[in-house]
Amino acid sequence: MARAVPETHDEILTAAARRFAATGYRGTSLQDIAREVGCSKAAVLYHFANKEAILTELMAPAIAVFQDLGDRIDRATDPAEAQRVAAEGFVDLAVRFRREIAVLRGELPELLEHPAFAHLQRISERLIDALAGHPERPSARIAALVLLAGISEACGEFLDIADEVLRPALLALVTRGLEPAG
Amino acid sequence: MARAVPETHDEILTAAARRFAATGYRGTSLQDIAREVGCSKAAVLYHFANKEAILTELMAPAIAVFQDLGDRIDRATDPAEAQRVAAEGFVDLAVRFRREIAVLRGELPELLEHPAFAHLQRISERLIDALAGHPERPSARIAALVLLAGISEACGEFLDIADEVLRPALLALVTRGLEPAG
DNA sequence: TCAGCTGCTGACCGATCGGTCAGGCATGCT
DNA sequence: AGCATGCCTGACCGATCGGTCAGCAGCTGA
Repeated sequence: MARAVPETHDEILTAAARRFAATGYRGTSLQDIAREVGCSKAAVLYHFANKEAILTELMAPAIAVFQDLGDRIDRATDPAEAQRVAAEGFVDLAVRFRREIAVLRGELPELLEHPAFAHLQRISERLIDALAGHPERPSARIAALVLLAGISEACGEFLDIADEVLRPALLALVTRGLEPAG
Repeated sequence: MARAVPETHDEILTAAARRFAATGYRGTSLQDIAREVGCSKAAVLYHFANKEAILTELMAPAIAVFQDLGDRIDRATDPAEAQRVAAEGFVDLAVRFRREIAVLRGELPELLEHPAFAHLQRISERLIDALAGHPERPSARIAALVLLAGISEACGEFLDIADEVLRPALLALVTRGLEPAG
């Protein structure tokens, strides 16, 4: 079953993305991925050190953009600008990487506890603070958390909606939903 | 290890609730629950037919209220009233049963596919339509889905917030976020 | 021609999963 | 005393998990 040009690595990656999005990270076995690719489970583990390595490679571009968003929030000069940067940046991220975010569907909290993703925890806390505008006001934090979680959780349902429709709709929702910072 | 008044059944239920909320349904083994109760795994399966039976008994009250909400939405006379009933009813449900909803954290979609919960799928679709107000307008559906998913996902984080604070904050967020029906 | 590397396979490993089963130990009724 | 019943245990089951390993084709450069 050897291939002329071995592109198995990428095939595993895309197959894993499909399976993870459909049944979650934990709900997908290496056997599932191998079956979808049409190779053996051992072949999957030949191309990737372990199951987690597939996930990290899959999420790498989204994570890079997420870290960049965290930096841009830190660079904001006042709370109102930080809120605007956070809202627009997160909506952009969600629209652009909605397939990747769908992968984490509901497993994000426990994956964030994993050492490999621990630094993302701090970034998402800064993101929530910036979105809330008034981090100490409970209602503002509640709105920020609900919108963040809602977009993360729901954007996997919007795979067939065009970016030009999804992006303004999400942005309008977020700006309506958040309490103005200041 | 026999008890004078056997209350093991309820102890299993509350232990399971804690574990499910902490690590999810699939992420919790019968062994975990037994360990927390201080009995054997076989004892857990003496009181409950199987793992799923624990979940269904745990969720029964919340499911009953959810079904009632579906009926009340159906009985609404116009879209605007249906939207109001859906919004207030769902926020009430989320606040009241936030511990139970936290159990389903992220596993709700796949649990809904299970035959035992299949009828809830239809109810949640009616709920989304009612919240959207204009079910055919993409931006309205997006807002409804994000708010629904967000509240479901995030309310587990609000266990230490008083009902009197959480309820108005969520209701305000939903009314701001939804597009008016009509 | 042949050594060596790449890509891959099937068999196997220990751990853990949900679930079953025979039996034991109290307790209460007859 | 004898027996049934309720509650629970430890041993065990087959399935599945992530991961390892020896070895086998096929290509490549010396």
